[in-house]
Amino acid sequence: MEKQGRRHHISPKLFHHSVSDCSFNASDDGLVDATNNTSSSNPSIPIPIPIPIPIKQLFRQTKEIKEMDFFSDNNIMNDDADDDEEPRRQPQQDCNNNPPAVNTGLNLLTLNSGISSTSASDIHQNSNNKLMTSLQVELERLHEENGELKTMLDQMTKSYSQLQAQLLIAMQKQAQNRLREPIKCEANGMLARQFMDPRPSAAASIDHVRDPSVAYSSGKTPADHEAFSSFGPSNLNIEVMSTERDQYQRRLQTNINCAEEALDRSSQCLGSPNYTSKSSDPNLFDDDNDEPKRSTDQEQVPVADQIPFRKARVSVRARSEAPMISDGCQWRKYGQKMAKGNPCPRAYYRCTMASGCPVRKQVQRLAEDKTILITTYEGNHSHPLPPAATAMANTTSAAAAMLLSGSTTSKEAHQYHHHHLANSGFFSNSQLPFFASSMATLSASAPFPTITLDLTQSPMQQFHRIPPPSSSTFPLPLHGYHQLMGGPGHPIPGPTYFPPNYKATPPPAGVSLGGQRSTSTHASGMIETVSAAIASDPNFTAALAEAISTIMGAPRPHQGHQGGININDGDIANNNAARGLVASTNNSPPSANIGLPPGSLQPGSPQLPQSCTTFSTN
DNA sequence: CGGCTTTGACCTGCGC
DNA sequence: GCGCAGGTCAAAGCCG
Repeated sequence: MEKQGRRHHISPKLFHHSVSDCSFNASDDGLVDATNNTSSSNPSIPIPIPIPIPIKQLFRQTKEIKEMDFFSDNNIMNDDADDDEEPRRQPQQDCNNNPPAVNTGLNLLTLNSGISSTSASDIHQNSNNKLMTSLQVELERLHEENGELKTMLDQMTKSYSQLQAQLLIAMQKQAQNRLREPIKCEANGMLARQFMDPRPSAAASIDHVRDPSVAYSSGKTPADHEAFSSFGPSNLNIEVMSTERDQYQRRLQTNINCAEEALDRSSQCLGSPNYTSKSSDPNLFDDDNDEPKRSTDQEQVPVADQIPFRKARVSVRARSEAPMISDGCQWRKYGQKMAKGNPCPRAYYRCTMASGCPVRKQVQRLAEDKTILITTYEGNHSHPLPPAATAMANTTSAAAAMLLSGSTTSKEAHQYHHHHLANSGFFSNSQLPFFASSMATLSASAPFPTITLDLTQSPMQQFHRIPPPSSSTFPLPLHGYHQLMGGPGHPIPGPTYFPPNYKATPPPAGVSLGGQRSTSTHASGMIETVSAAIASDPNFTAALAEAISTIMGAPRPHQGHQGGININDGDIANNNAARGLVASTNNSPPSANIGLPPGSLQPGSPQLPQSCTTFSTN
């Protein structure tokens, strides 16, 4: 199905060209038949989609098609198996034999008509045969070339996977080393998490699942800071007992894909019941963990389940007169509340595209500017999404991934993040030079880590944008969001921008991220780097980018500046969010489709994993 | 009649 | 312990 769909997606243009060209050049029946033959054979031809077709090649295709129709009969006879290759290769024939090809074409036309009239000369046939032979040779050559390219792609994919695995292992080891210290320091044997977990429930002591969001919101005491800092980046997403870390690491090493799955799954887990403020909603956790993580269950729980359940939110600010931005999903309003300090009510929506879908969103207008609609997404779709919805989902997913990775400064999170996003297709178009993003801010004061994507301001406005003083925010580069919102036709062609004067509002007292991180005595390596950067430099993004660069072991996309704040197009219409679009980043791994589940949906490519379709919540 | 919206009640967490 | 605020539930009403 997909293949055919893809094939139709690609070939119809060619076919269309060929038809029009043929019909235009000659109304000959033979030509039309040849074209039809070509088209009919196309649907059965599998096309290797991942390999982008160069524009030149496309040109050659269209150019060739005229003559491809010419030889369509022969082509069909000679090569039925490679329909997708046909159009590309035939053009080359033309290119190679172009000057004579014109005559050849005429001759062929004559020949075609002559065939019916049985007046074709042997000379023409011989020349045609020669041409066909050369064409076949050329086709074979192109086949081989294509095969080599595929092989290269596969190798790159494998290499990337291997590197990723190695990186994860290395980071895991590093994390393990760091974990020992903090745990040892806790004489009572309690996890650092317990210190920061305000919940009175004893489950907190049992919980092996970190609750960073709680730390974010409630880590106000020095102990909490310390505890939170002990959850340094190296701790990754895994806050497990020391006895379980090895096991986790083993599992991690065993199957690197589990890492991604973990992120995916964790993203689907809106939060453990003992972690979220609300557990009364059965639907919310139906597909996730219905039970709080306990030590007894821990060992049996898959790696994915051990990932901390962190409730992340992605807030999108957009100007819209409509009561709700169209993000491609179906929503059902289940509540409305008057929020304090805002005359506009806050509406609560639940995704109704599938029963049990945990995704919810809140819609509220900004009190200061009622034309601005604030849509806050929460949760992860448990069902396939239409392309339009996937666009927004990918955006929020990317934002959340960035949020989580940034807020936790987790190496794995970064790793997962990059890999995840790459696989999601959100960042998959590595060939695109654009590195678009929107202004994104992270809120540390919110009950849940929230990333805000502000699409209401023009690039220049955002350039000098000042974060809302009421919230603890810092600039966060969000790749691709801009393109999602603006569409492929509105990418930011130039380098990304970083507001020189941009200054993130320091976190409020008691929620000082920098203080938390800097006080960590266990942080080292990247953690220290990031922590120090955070503490000393409000430009967290710069530090984050640096850390990511270090982690990834590869030069991070320059983004045109250090710290890379990308400015989105202020002309982006709110509803454009629903236009599925591909964002790009230089960060995209060579194999953007690594581990891409079949059900995934990518703008312009296969569907993303469901877990990728919306923002992640660990 | 089914689906959706409205709206008051209820639950929970948090601050004082 | 109490009050507040956020979030959710569920009954009632509306609409196509």
